[in-house]
Amino acid sequence: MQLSEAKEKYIQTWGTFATNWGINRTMAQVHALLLASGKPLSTDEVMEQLEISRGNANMNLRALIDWGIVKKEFVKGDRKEYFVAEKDVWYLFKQITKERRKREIEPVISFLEELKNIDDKDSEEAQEFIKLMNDFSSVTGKINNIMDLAIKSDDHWLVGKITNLLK
Amino acid sequence: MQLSEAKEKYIQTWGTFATNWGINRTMAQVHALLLASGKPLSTDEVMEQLEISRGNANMNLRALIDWGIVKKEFVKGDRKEYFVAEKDVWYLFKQITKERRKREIEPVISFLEELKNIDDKDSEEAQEFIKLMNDFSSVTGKINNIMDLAIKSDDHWLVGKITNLLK
DNA sequence: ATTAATTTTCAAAAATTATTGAAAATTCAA
DNA sequence: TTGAATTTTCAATAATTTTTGAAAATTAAT
Repeated sequence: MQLSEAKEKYIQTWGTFATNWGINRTMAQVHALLLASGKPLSTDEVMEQLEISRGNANMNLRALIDWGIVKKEFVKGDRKEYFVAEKDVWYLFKQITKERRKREIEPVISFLEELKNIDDKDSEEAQEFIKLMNDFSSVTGKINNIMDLAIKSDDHWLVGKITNLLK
Repeated sequence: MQLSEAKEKYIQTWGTFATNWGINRTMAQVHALLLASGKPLSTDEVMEQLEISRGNANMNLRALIDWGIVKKEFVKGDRKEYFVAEKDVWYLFKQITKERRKREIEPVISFLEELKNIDDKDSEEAQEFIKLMNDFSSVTGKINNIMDLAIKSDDHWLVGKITNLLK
């Protein structure tokens, strides 16, 4: 396989993969393109290489910056903005986990807490429902802890430890 | 808040939450309904309570069974099929993790491996790309291990171990 | 200040994904 | 078997999400 072909496939497949996880296909492709290029790209280069419109390129580049996994970079003598992707894959995983937790998981946890405030807490049916909410809170809280550990751990500390547990 | 209101909100919110993660909204709602009901429901009851069509109810119930988190149950003297959701929330998490790993993560790992077969492996550019793929493989593999541990661990073994690591 | 380059916005259009509903297939009791 | 009850399928339709592209806003050089 040619390198160019491999890069192309990587970008396409990564985009498809992302949609399984509720992430916009183009956003993932822009990110993959920046990673595979290994150098800063301008909006025009992103547009050209992925064959997408200016608006689309702009929106997704902003979104990636908002997620904290892409940064602006200035090229001297050029007025255009250039973009680079964070290359540390473990950092990428941590950053995405952190953002998704903050944006999507934490609101659900607090919402589930609210749902426990039911009028007649004593009926058997209410008790069962409250138990269900508690079970969710408990498991979600534990998952949250694991994610927190992964995020806060420097380098690959946690993964190393866990890998050791397997032996 | 009334119990019925709490249940209603739970079902709606869970559906919205699911769409963030690439899971069909109705599928999540059907599941939440079964959990909140605490008793087996027939297709007709699901249709009625969620105000969805027969086809939709049927497809999503099948999908839930396919994911291993809902089971058929027979009610004596009734020819209809009834459905119950697994109530152990930790088991639910394990089962969903297991399925997603099998369906979505493992294919990506093997795809990344393939991409390393580039013609001129020695060029600097190719080296960089191969390194990127290796980094992905490494991190994805480690995530996979963590998930594997979570799945295989009985009860909350993993969580206990990890909590201990913190001390 | 003027203006050309660049970025951002957002309503309309396109693409994708989910849902319906009725026909076909299946199941099971008599 | 027959046929009524139930489940499944899937083409058509609806809902949702993404993308476009051109106008508006911003930026920076002259």
